[in-house]
Amino acid sequence: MTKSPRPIRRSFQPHRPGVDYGVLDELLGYEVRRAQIRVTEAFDARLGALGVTTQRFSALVLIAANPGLKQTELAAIMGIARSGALAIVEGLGDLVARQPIPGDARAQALALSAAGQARLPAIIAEVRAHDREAAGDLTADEIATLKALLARVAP
Amino acid sequence: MTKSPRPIRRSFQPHRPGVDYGVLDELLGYEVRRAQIRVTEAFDARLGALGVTTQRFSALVLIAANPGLKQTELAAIMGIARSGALAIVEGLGDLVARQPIPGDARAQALALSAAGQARLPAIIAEVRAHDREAAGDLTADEIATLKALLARVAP
DNA sequence: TGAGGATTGTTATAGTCCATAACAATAAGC
DNA sequence: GCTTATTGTTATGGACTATAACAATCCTCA
Repeated sequence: MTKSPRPIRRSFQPHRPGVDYGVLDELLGYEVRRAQIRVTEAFDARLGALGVTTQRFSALVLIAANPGLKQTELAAIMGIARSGALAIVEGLGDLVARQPIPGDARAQALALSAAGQARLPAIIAEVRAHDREAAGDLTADEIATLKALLARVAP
Repeated sequence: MTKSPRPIRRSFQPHRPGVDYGVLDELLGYEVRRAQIRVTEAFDARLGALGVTTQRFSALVLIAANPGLKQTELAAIMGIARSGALAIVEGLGDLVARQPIPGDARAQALALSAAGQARLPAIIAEVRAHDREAAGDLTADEIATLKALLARVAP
């Protein structure tokens, strides 16, 4: 959690009065994109001060849930290049520890450090709070429906 | 449509067997993000060869639907800086024409050029085809539900 | 009317994110 | 044992977007 994340976009307004959005308003992909921007903005607004970005959070949770993960595996799971995984892990600072793997001097096992284990619950709580707020006034059923439908998009 | 767009991410797999995604699987925001990545990948795969990116397409449609738009207004609508709007408009090459506005020598009116008007229908058709494919096996009702729910996310 | 401030397009600069390519060290296959 | 593959790492570059500054132009209003 060392380097500073990207600046927060604040100006995105989905619908500006008097503007004709043409075919954009009919596209599912555009609606997904708009929602994603709003959610990410809210995430950054709430967690940016902690130095937590969506990518860092994903890496942190994946490392916590899969101790012993190698950097290359983390990259594959997150769909990024190995060099990118390195940067993210380094960005997590002392929350993550790298330990040698017996029998393979090349690789290192990623795991949460003591500091990481101590801080993760609070970070998860904050992300959960963000996610609840991002769900707005949707009911639990509507959230479940939305997630199920999203999972079927662009399969 | 001059410069080349960003490279296409192909490796993102939402769920890798044997991997524990921890709390990520419970978060609406993560599901939105995954869907958006998949949709954008599909968009780039189909329209990248034409030099069309999501941002360029948005700008193109907005200019077509709102002739006389100024660059600053386009930037405001798209939620980006003026310098970014300039880059996007330049990226559209000869599809967009800038004409002087009578009574304001500073600003320029954006509008589709003849080439832009000629090419836009085919581009829109391709984007519509992409969007239909991105909707996967969702029914028309399900798509409508999904769009309505997405619009209520992170209000 | 005229001076100060706001707006427009543009350029310069920088930062973030992500990719590819190369490298040495190490492991694995035949 | 020799070739090939893998791992972490570094270097480099591109795409995108932001801020800051600038000249030209427009607007406000005393």
